[in-house]
Amino acid sequence: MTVRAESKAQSSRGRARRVTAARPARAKGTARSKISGESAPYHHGALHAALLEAAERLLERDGLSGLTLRAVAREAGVSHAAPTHHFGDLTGLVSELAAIGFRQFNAAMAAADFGGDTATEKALARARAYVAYAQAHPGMYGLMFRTERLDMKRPALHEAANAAFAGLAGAIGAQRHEAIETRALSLVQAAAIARAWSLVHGFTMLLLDGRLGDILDRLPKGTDVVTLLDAMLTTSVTRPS
Amino acid sequence: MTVRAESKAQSSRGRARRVTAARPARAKGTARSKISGESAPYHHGALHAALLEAAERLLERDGLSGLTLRAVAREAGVSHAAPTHHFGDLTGLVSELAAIGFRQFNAAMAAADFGGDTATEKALARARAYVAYAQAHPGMYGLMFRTERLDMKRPALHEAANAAFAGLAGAIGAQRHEAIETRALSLVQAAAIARAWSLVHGFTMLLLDGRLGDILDRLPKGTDVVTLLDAMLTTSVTRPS
DNA sequence: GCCCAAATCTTTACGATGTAAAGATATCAT
DNA sequence: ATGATATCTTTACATCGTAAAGATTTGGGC
Repeated sequence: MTVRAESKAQSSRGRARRVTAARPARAKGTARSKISGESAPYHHGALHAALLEAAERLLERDGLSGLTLRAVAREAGVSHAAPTHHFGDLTGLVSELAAIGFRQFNAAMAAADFGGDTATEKALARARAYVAYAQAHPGMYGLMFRTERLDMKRPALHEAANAAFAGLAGAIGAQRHEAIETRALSLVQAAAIARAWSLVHGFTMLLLDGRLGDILDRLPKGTDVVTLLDAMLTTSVTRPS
Repeated sequence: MTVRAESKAQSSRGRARRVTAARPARAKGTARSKISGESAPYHHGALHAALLEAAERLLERDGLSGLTLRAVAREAGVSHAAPTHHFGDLTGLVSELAAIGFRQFNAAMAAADFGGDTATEKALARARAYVAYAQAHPGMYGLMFRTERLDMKRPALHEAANAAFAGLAGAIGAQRHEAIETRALSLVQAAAIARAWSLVHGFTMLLLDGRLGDILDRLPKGTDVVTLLDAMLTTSVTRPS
């Protein structure tokens, strides 16, 4: 295992100009896979998955601007062009990563479905889980709704995002005590879905963008985000006049 | 006026290597200011404003990824490093542009305040104006809430964004028949602000990201976005059970 | 076991970008 | 008028995405 440096040295023949720059010998093994003892089948074996893990790590550590093809390759310890072969281009990698995000999100929401007794409590539990996922994976959540960087035609992403939408629609239907067929919607149903989604997505985006800080700072000291979320969702909505 | 090419030729002395590339003579005057007859004080005179106009044009035409320092310089017909002097770096230009967006937005919202008779109608009118601004200036709206690309410490941006928030809080206060002092908020007040903002911001973001298309397509053919918005805001909110 | 085709990974190369630094030019206070 | 300053251009460099070609490993057919 790790016959890496050798094959490296061997392959370096031919045009040996421009060596003045003296590269740092290609810092290797910076982030070897956790299972470093698994006989490392070479060709790295599972680069596809390793690149996606590296990408998620980078996204959450350095933000969206730190998520570059070359940085991902560095983090995974491969050449800068390796990701291209697995994802085509940056949009491909980013879309695949967003699909993973939607699957994580769907799993979190499914787990939250055992969250309350009454319909209202269930809805609250789902909303809390929604915001909690975004707070735990802000980079991922931001990516999932940054359409200009995604290729929604990718099957993995398309399916995962659709599953998320179906989960939302189903939850709204359950709360309204009616099955929602996703083919056709009444205006009232559509309004209910749009309201729930807009509320929790808008809250989340404002929170992640730091825009809710202005509000939280003006509340009785130390008021939690969840408290504000609960109050937003439970307080009587329309004109108290 | 337009002594440009001359001074250009004069200045080109000294190191005349690398001429093999044969640049296209620096396509000038591609986008001369509308007031081309105003004696063109040269030094371009009002580059700061011209760059911002070029930036807005580029943003709405080519999207956020097309908004680069060099593209803005090209669009304004100046050298690629000219914007640096006026805005420091890309974040500076983008932040200044977002400030303009907030001012446009604030103006649109102020105009909408004469929109209805009852408090509910006024709220609806404001929400419609909110979404309408975002639809008319999707690039700008996206920029205004893309915090990772903004420098919120810039006074122009900070003030314009704060004014927008103050407008929102004031509108909520008016609707609740109470003055909201922006210093301290009760949980109920904060919840009301967060609810209104989250609803309309979330709706707008989902709309701009194309996520609402799935819903609109399943509604009776040709249902308008405004119809969905109105239904979302007016239909009784909590559990119809 | 061996050999060739395909898949995987690396090198090299190119254009575009952000940004810094230095040079050139216009404006302005004095 | 002149010198300081603001404005704009040139030049340079590191980084990025991506394409193309080379090198290496894998896997199937014999």
